[in-house]
Amino acid sequence: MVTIKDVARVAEVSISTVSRVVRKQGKVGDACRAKVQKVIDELGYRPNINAQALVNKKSNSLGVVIPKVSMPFFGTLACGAEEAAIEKNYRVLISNAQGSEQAELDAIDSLVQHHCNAIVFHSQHCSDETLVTLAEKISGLVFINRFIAEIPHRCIWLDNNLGAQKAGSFLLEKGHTNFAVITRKDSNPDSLLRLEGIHTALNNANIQLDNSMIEYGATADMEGGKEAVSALFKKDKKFTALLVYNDNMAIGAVHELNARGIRVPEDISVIGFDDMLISVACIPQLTTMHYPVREMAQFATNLAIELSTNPEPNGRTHLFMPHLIERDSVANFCAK
Amino acid sequence: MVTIKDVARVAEVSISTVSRVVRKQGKVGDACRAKVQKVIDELGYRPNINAQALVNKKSNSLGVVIPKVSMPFFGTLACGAEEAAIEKNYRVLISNAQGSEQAELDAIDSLVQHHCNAIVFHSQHCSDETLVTLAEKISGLVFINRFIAEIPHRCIWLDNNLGAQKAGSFLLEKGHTNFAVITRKDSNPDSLLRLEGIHTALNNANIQLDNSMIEYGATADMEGGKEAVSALFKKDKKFTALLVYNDNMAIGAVHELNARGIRVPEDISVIGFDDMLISVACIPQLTTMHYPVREMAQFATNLAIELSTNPEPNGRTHLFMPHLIERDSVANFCAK
DNA sequence: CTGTTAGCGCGTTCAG
DNA sequence: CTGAACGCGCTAACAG
Repeated sequence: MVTIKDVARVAEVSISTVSRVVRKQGKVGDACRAKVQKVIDELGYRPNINAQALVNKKSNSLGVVIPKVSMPFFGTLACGAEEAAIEKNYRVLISNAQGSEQAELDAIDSLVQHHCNAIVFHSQHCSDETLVTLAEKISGLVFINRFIAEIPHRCIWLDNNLGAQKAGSFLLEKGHTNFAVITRKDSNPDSLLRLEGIHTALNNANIQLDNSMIEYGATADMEGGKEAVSALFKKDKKFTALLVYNDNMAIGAVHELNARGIRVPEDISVIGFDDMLISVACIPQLTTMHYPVREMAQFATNLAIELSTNPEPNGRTHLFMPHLIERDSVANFCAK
Repeated sequence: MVTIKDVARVAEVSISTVSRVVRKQGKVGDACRAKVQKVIDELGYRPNINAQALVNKKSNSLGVVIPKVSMPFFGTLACGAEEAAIEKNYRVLISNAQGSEQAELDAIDSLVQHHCNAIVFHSQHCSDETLVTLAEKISGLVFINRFIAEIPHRCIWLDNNLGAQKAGSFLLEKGHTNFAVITRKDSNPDSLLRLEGIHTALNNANIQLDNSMIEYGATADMEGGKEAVSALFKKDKKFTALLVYNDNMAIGAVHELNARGIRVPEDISVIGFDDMLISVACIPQLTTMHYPVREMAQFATNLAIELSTNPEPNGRTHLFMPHLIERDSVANFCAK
């Protein structure tokens, strides 16, 4: 590995001069600069980032802590972060942390040890208090898909309530009046908010959503969706429109409906949430609420970097809006 | 940030002693060790990784260069790498590099600059020669989903040919005799190998695959699949079994078939390749060849780390086998 | 405009 | 068994 010393020696200048031309700052004579640049190119010199980080006390690297990159939602999140990071000449360090608060904390810890000045964190297991404490210690730490009232300017989140309202309204517009809802059993903030949104939309239309019309899947995946549909039918519930917590569950629901000889959307309309890639694989393709993760991750990245260098706590929060993607799983209600 | 100096001062020992207890090597008196450890815990001291990297000339970080983390295949790859890396106490640096050789080279370059000693590289645009040159310069560089004859021990790849053969044989066993094939237009090594495998399987059964039964999609995604099916029908081709380059295209094909009122698998059986998550979202769920990316990425990671510390060029290559996942898109052939 | 010096945090001799 | 001193590659004062 060729170092700054090597180029200084070959170019017959001091290392500070080399440093100046590398960082393109400070005054260097044109002839001298050209000479040094030439040697740099010839030798293929690249500054050692670790050494730079050491002296600068910052590493120009962004940490991303997510449950699992292999899940498309988080993969997209990571991708958005990477895109924004590259723009700012930052590198991306990915840390999967799943299952426990400790795992998440360890991931953050290791990132801090790397002197990541900016971190985008998607927490699933930390309490608000823990996160607030963390935020105090790490100025470039930002939370995505989460809202914490104490530190709103550190949060990039989605209006889940509004999204669910929009979904409900859409179904209403399509003439539906008999609704069922599928959500996840382990009520996380998102699912609660989405449920609220649905209630709001239906209440506005003077429609009651009986609790018996809400069914829960043990897991927020296809299995959970299937399971919940089965439960609904076991209770012999009738409905023409089904609002589902997310696309995975929605697709599971469509599968189960299909297996029971029920056509989507002719017999029952289904609407999902997230707009993951998978939702176009289903037949019919899923009508769903688009979750702009990529854009949110980009925003979060820029914010984290900004905050890491200039921790001015403006009180503003960063709220994104989901919007409807109309595909083929919702039809107009028509009485038989 | 608390440094080694701080703990040395507080513990009233020298920094070398602290260093010894941190790295758990060298002789330190029990009492002294306990005292130092106590201070470390109290102060929450963590060694500065950048400083360590600087002096050790290695950073214990693994670079992963892939086209795009948001694509499930690569997300899974990254995830496998992360899992293996964490085991070895390595951090993972992700670099998306898509579209051109230059982008890929830049990504590698930046990783080298970070003194990543181990790199897992999924190249799409570099020639074998370029990669061989790179491999010479970087001892911990390993190629995934690629075979290069000159450096077989650096390659972790899949037997695409065999996979396609298995797919063909399976369809044959199911009684099919009329085949069509959909592949990607930009013939990459994978697609060529898979095509070969199909030919082999069919030839073994004394079945000719006319070139007119092979159709190409411009892109290796759902669109490409739809497009290819349309082309096949435009040529008025008859077949009962369809072998598709990958799952995305296969799902596109199923969609197009459906749109034309053709049932899968009753009228036409479809088989994919890769076994991505998406393949279970489709109705019917896709029968496909499983591509063990995650395991391969884990293996690649271990290999890269091993090679980076001990570059002994054993001539062995690292070949993985795909296997059949039987789901619902293939049925027995039955004459009407 | 350019070179010299000091030091970032840590690991590694080498004396003691 | 422990500590002092040096240097990793680089940047940031400070001189000249």
